[in-house]
Amino acid sequence: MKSEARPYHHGNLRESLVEAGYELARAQGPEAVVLRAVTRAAGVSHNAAYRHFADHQELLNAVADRCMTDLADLMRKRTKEVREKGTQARAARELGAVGRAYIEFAVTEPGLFRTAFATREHPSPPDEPESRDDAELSPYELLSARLDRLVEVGILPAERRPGAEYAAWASVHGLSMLLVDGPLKVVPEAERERAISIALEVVARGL
Amino acid sequence: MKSEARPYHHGNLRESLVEAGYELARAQGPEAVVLRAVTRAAGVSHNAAYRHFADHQELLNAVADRCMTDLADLMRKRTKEVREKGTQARAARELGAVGRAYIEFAVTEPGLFRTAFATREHPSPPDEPESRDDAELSPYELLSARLDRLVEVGILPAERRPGAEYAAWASVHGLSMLLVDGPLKVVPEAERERAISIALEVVARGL
DNA sequence: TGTACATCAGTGAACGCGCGTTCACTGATGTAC
DNA sequence: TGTACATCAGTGAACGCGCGTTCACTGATGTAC
Repeated sequence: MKSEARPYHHGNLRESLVEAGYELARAQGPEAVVLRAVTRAAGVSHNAAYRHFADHQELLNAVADRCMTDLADLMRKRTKEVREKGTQARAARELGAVGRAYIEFAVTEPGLFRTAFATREHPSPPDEPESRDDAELSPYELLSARLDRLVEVGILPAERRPGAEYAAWASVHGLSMLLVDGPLKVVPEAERERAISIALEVVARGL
Repeated sequence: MKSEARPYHHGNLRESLVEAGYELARAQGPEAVVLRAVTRAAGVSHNAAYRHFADHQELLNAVADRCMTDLADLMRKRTKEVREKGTQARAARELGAVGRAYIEFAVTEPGLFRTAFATREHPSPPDEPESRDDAELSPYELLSARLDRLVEVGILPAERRPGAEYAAWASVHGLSMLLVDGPLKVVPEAERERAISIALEVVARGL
């Protein structure tokens, strides 16, 4: 084992800080990922953070990245859980699973969700998907992959494929926002479920 | 005229404060609607605000209300601009106009848009639409009205009407968020336009 | 193996800042007689 | 019309707070000879 329990000099502070920030984000959203609070939670003096991050923004970005990865992980997990033999039906279900996972994440982990999409000071351009390992794909790329699959199995006409992710993504993201932060936050659970089902259904039909 | 130019005792400070907050929101988003900044902009000492608002949150809510009204106004305006004789085609166009206006507002006035949806401390429950004047309808209610119209003219089967606003709203709101704050902010203009067209088209077809 | 020294990780005190809010006040306006 | 007084709107100084960041430091670790 490389890093034992607290190898002194604290070990891997960087990771501990991200972890601490992540927990703050989970509990209270991105605004709570405050440099001093993070270092406090990690049991370290506040300037120690500057040994690992240029400034507060860089720390926040690292936490946001982790949240985004979490979201992608849930999407992958839910996709793999799909049980369905028929090729076409399976592809359709997988797209639904991806969308549902997105919303599930937003609803069950609103703090992480909001942090994942917290405004970045210097947003990195959306990376061009060069044949990468599935485990590295972003939420957006996972969605794209499901849509590609829909074309492969012949459910989605190829000429309707371009731009389809915009429609799907917008719908799912919008629903999440309305549920987490917006007006749908205060409506009863049953109604929320209905909203989710209907919105997903409409998008599926629309594609 | 009731209130002349600066009736001394400053006149209607409340309105001036909301106006000042509105301008700050327009330029820099809801975070900029800070009590001291608002009073400063209104040319008044900061505690003067407490004569008109219980606290900062109440002031922010007032500004947010105004932003929301602005959005509704644009939606109404764009709806009225629709030129189309055919009853059905017109109803369809009007729904599109409502959606496009929403996105237009988000893109051209991101600060106001974000402020309109800024988290409220005590969100008022979505009001039940009792026969109210059109000029008072909220964005959500305007959307609902367009969908009702779709049923009236026979484009949308009545059994698909319930919950349809969730699908439409989510799509349009999500697209706005992605364009304003999210990953679509950094993609080229042409691509953004494509995303808008496709998403609206898919929702229309899905309904 | 032992010593000298550079490097690296974390400390503690201090900075200046803008915030929301409270306090005791002042000056203008409106009302009663 | 004139005076006394209550009410209302805005002032100015002060509060305590937590923030991000900088500074000069200390103590542990790694490397050369």
